[in-house]
Amino acid sequence: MGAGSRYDGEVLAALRREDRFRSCQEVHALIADSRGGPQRPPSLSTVYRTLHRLAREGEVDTIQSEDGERLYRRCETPSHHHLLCRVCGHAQEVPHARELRTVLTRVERSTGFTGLAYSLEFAGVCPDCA
Amino acid sequence: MGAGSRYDGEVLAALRREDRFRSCQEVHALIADSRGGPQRPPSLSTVYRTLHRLAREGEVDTIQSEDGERLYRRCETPSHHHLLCRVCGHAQEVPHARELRTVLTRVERSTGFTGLAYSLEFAGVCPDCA
DNA sequence: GAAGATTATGATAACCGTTTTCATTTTGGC
DNA sequence: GCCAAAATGAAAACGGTTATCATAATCTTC
Repeated sequence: MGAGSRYDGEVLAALRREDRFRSCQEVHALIADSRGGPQRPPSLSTVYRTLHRLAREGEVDTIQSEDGERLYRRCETPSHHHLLCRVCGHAQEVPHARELRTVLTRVERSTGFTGLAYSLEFAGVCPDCA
Repeated sequence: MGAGSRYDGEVLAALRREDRFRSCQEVHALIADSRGGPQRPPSLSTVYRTLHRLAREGEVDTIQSEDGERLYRRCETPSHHHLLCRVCGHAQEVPHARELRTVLTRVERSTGFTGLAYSLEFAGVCPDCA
């Protein structure tokens, strides 16, 4: 095959390990940690390249953190509604998705914009951290 | 007073000149352009500092562009719903704001999260550019 | 209005996440 | 095994942002 990386599996596994957005460097560190023995982890460059490609292929979602880092998360659903905890970083899907979608579709129709995409990000403190 | 800049007015005027998000460097260039004579524009550092402070004070909204730039816009309403044209960069408020707010508030209540803030960004091609 | 303290400014360097470069290694086809 | 094509690693380059620090402007108090 043409466009694969030896490390796709490990990168996706690292992202799946916990339900939150991770920076590329976090992913790199996670992979390094999960290798006990003498195995060498992929280089940082490779992790950057792999995440970049996975994002382009739609396998992972990306958002920009407030300080300009790009964060990645395994893409579970085509919708892009996330609820982030500012303290622990936990990310979950936003409930009421259908209701939201209804309103958002209505917005799309009434604006005349085409090729519309939206991203909705919530940030707060989750019950566990409060 | 303690926390003012000589250039607040010019920075805000530059942001008001068109209804779109602008990078700090764009703002800097706009100010420089709007000065015909021998007047020296503020330095880039000062524009960075001024925008940073205005954002902290809630005078301007900020978003992160896809390639990691921080973009600023005059804050017209406390809500953060924007509709961006990918071609011309025009930004407008999203209609159906009240409906949206209702759903979003419902989301807040049912998640148990506290200190919730959200940002909703639409991107598409506006009728003029289509 | 002058003297001294405080704050803002400008030029430049430092920072840091990301991307590019390129030599080397690995992979795939024959 | 041999050759072409693709992936990898290490380090340099990049670009937006922030920190540093000397200088200039502003404010306070007399």
